[in-house]
Amino acid sequence: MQALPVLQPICCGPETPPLPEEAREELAVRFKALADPTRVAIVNRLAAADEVCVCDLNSAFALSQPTISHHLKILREAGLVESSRRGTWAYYRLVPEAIESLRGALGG
Amino acid sequence: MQALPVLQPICCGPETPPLPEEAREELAVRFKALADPTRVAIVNRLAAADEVCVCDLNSAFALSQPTISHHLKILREAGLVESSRRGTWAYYRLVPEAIESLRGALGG
DNA sequence: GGCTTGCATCGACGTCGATCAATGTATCAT
DNA sequence: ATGATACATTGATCGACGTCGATGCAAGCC
Repeated sequence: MQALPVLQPICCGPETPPLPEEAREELAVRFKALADPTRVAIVNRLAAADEVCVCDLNSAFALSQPTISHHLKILREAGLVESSRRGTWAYYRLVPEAIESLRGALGG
Repeated sequence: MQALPVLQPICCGPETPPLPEEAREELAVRFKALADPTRVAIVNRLAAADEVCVCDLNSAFALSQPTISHHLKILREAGLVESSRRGTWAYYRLVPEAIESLRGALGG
């Protein structure tokens, strides 16, 4: 995905072409992934370390393990994080390009 | 509001202080305001012009007038846009600082 | 083999959100 | 005043979302 010019489009004529339907959905999905306090906190934790074990997240939040797993799935499907299993444990990390894409959409 | 360091916090020690509950809520509310395709498109239109009349938005989307008004209310309460009435018409514009705050939270 | 641990998935429940028709409230024109 | 226009608010409907307990499924240990 490319960074989409939601704000500060290159040109500001009186009849700017409307944002295509597909682009609206795409951006909404990603913003929606950050539209929950728990997921914001998870992303914050992931930003503070290169990799975080799910077990750490489970103990860091006062939520059930399935709930954390649910939030991670949403972040995964939005492309904001990715995971890899090593042995019994699963490790999650941010996808910097996805974050950068959102940043770019907010006025690059 | 200050830009909150969700990503790339200044320091990345093994025990980074968790994002305070209040900050999570604050950010989630603002991201939630962008978590809908219609609102993304509205913000995009507002970014393309200094001011936009509600009547323009009503005719630009295939949605009822109350629905547009609803979306504008959500954006207003999130602090992303502000409005002013001149005569019969209401004009909406972006609040650049709010957008910048989100941008900052995504890795300033 | 059995047993435990770490994580994902499923099913259910309550709440929230998007949408519309109907109504309310100004403002302007006649 | 009467009517028309522009926008906001209300009430209702229906689907989406956050949460949990229960279950499934691997991997590691006895």
